[in-house]
Amino acid sequence: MTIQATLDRDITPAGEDYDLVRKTIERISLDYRAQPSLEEIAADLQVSPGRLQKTFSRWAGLTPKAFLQAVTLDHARRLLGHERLPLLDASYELGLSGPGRLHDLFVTHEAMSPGDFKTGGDGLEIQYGFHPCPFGTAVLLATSRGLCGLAFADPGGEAAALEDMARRWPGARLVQDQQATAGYVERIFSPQQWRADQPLRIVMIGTDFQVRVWEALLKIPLGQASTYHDVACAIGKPTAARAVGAAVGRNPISFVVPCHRALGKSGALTGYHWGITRKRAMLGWETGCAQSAAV
DNA sequence: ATCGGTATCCATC
DNA sequence: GATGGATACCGAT
Repeated sequence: MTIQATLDRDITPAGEDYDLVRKTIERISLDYRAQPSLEEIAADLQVSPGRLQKTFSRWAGLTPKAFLQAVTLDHARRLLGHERLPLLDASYELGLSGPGRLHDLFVTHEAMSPGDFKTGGDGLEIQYGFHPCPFGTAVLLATSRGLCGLAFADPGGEAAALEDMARRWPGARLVQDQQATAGYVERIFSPQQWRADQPLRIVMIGTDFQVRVWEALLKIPLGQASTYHDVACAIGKPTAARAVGAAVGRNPISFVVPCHRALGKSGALTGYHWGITRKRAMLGWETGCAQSAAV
């Protein structure tokens, strides 16, 4: 079956709403400089302002107007405010995303070096699937041990995104299995389902340095951001900001390992493998999560 | 505020 | 050892 056929066939609960939210996020993230009004956006998407407002708020946890605010450069700078404490806090030694933050996506991970992967994972089977999510089409890859890859695709770019991922594990056997990956998407993009007692299992395959960087990213709380420089400090290599940037860019499980929470020191969103617009959208979306969690 | 050039460091190949 | 960044910094607009 072709990828397109899969996408056409794939049904998710509230699929239409998902699409509406995705398009709204995209429109605002792309056009935030022009400060589009609710009415304008609603007209573009051919829905009533009321419906847009309601649907969007339910998913994103904040109104389109608030999201627009949450997406500005100014806001990104503000996210940098409290990053030092959590990164340097010894209670995060376990490498978990941390106790006591019930509203964060809770993750346990195991790491595999490329060497381990080659011997231990020879002929490893990776299941993959495509699913709509607020940031476009998500491509998920999982082994029996847990999630090992998450990528994003624009419409039409699904095959390329999968290919981009597949290159990382040339030896593995890839099998499409929508059912196997469907459960992951639902959990990952529905904050209501984040539970500390049922951690999401992920497998990080990378060099020692990369894994240390990715672990550091996992310690940045939802709704906050850190800088490449500070991540470098957190792993004990204060001068390695640039190398950190390179490692962040290789993160195979985007969003779950929150590489979008790493910014330049100025607060600029310096880069993102899946597009700066997506990075901006994720930070805005998370701001909404953080706000509703605080209530 | 933004832009561009430069210094420098480190992980990779 | 060579290479090249999802950097940081500084100075000019």
